[in-house]
Amino acid sequence: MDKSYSSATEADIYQSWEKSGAFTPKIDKTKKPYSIILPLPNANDPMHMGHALFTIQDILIRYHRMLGEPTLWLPGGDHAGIETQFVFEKKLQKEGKSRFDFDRQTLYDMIWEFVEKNRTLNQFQMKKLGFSMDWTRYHYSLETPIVKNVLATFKKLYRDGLVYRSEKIVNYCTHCGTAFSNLEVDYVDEVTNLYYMKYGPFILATTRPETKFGDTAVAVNPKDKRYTQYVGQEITVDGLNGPFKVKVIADDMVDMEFGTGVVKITPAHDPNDFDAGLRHHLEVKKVIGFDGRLNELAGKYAGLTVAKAREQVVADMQEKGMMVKIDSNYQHRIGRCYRCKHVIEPMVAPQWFVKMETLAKPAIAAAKNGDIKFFPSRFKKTYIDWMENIRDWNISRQIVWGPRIPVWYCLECNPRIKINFLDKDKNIVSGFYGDLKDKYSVDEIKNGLQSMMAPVDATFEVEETDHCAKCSSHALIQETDTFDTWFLSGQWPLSTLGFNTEDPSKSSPDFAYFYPTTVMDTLWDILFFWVARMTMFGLYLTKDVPFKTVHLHSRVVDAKGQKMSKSKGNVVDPLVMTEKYGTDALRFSLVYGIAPASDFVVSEDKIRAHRNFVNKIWNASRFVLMIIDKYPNTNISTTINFSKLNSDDKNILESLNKIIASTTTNIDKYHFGQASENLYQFFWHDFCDLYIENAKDRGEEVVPVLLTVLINSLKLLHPFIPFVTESVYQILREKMTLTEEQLITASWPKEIKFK
RNA sequence: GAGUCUAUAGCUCAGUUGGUUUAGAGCGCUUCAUUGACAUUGAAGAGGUCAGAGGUUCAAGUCCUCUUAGACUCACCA
Repeated sequence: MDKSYSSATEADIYQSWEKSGAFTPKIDKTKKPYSIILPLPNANDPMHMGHALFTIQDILIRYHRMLGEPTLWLPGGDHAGIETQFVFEKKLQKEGKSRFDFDRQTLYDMIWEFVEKNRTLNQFQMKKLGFSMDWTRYHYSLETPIVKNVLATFKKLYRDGLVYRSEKIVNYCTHCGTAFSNLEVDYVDEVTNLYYMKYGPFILATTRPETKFGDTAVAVNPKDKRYTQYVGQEITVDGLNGPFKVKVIADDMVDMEFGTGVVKITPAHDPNDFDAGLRHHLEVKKVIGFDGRLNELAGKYAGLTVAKAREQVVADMQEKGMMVKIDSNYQHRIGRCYRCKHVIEPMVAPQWFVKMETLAKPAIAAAKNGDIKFFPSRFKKTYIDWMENIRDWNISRQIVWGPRIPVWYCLECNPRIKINFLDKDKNIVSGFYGDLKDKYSVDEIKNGLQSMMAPVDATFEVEETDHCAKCSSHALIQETDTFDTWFLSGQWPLSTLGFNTEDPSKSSPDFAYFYPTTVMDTLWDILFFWVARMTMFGLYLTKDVPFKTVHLHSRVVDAKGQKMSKSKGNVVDPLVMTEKYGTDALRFSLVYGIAPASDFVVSEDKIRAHRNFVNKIWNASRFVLMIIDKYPNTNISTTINFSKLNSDDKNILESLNKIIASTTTNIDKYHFGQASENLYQFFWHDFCDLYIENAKDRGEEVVPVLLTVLINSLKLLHPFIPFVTESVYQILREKMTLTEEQLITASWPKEIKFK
């Protein structure tokens, strides 16, 4: 044995585990299975500390495998819709291109290839960290059967009346070119101007003077005596494009204390105003286009971006004496795109929604009655609160990277469908089908198709056919909106285990055996995005929860307590750390002394300290082997003669029994921090510093106790630091008879009776 | 506006249902040791009125209330 432990053999050890079939459980109906579905990483993402924290799952998996349970850890990769398209578009930008240079199919194919290159890298990195996943059951979110099943779910939701298309106000990012759900908007406190402007007989305060062209009312509080006389009347306002008329409405939404107690109502570009518009039957007048520029209704401001238009409008109003004052220190919250950080523009657009109330009900009940348990338990409240206030989910995204919504429109029946496509000369053409049909063939449109938008009342079919049921036309076109990524990943436990939405009786044996899975371990930041959606889909489709326990783990932050991100440049790369200190050292650092679901810092110091621990294990083992070699005639075994134990032996065996018991309960209770600390203390101090030191003065009678403690320690440590423990175990096997071939499948230690 | 969490040695943090810990670890610091498992070592040590105040209890870092400081989540305030 070398003088110190080298991590160079890790890859070989991993291979021998994989080859032996240890990662692949056999379905055994006499035994209760243990299963974890891996929170599928973005297939395009190189590994970061978040992935390294899957160590927690590996600990659970290895522990339960050693308990003899059929144990499944199912890995996967996510196409990660907007995330990936965003990264790809950045790459295009560097090459001087944009998404508008390609038809959607070409763009899709390019992204597909881009992801394929990185997908294997991601798997390789998981193996590097020693994760004992069943690679024979690996799934990628865009595999045909998985997509097929997801589409079947959409159709079922539609048939059950839980999917609808509606023109509501949605969160639209003009930079990404798509709408988002409420969860994808980050609200940021910002200081902006609050403009007080003349508005007919009023003065009113607004942050958005440029949307004035879309105003269709002005509102006051019904209790506000200052303005009672105007309510119900039509007033004339001097606009920059000439005078216009709006109605004065009374609505409780208006805060009398704020500004002047008068609000302009722009239903097309503000969520509150949109709702007010519904209450008062106001016209929705869109003045901002999906390109983020004002349209023709803005008169001479048409074509300007929102920011530019605001500047110009304010300047012009000041010149004309319409601006009363500007409060430049107004703090409020602005919605920004979680991806690109541009300001989210509330827009009215037809989108696909899922009705959530029906789906949320059983998911709330499952949390309340304990069908799903939360660890730490405080997340139960967070989860239930969110579910109880849930709003309908916008599942449509105007991007190409992802499965298209399985809905077909007949162009002949719906001539007002707006289409954007590249003609055969690669020029962008856009307009209503009815206006373009004489110039372009349906095939030319389909081949160059970039996107389409059907009016909200368009007719459609949810089954693909080659002709329209009404008019028999073959001019059918599939919805270009794709699914929100979470619509797919929300069904991940079902898809990967082979659940069949169309005919549940045809689901695979894996599904029957491993569903519901045992634990879902993930970071709390996707509790709503993912965990909540999986629960709802699981219950909706199978009447059963997808997992019995939700374990939320900690988040790794940098030394300043900030979230690690590439843009901040504060990322500690787990792979660099494994190269430097070995995988075991990194893994141990990720669980040693951490509290559940709180931020924690992983410093290089900490990893170095645990590299020393790993080395300590190596050298203690080396010493034990030296002792064995010292007594060549001794029968090398772990059989202890209990009548000949001295007090040292009894003490260490008693400590061993204690650590076996505490490690077992600590893992059962998800107290990984405590478990690892105790193991560290036991091995280094109780075993090495005390027992081994004293054993140096004793004879060959120490051999059985030394071996017993060492082998049991290796087993207890194996889930945490699999490589060094397996490595030592294999060396021991060369010296003595050990019936269990590998530590990974060896049995979990039990109390040793010696009294 | 609603909710959640955190505050323990110089630094980073453990301390699970209140009582064998006179409060622990790693890193750092001080002194000494060590040519045979390991300097990626061993022994000894310095360092904390467990944010502050009050309360419950035979007993509180651990439970309750308030105060202070900080972090986060959710929510449509023009």
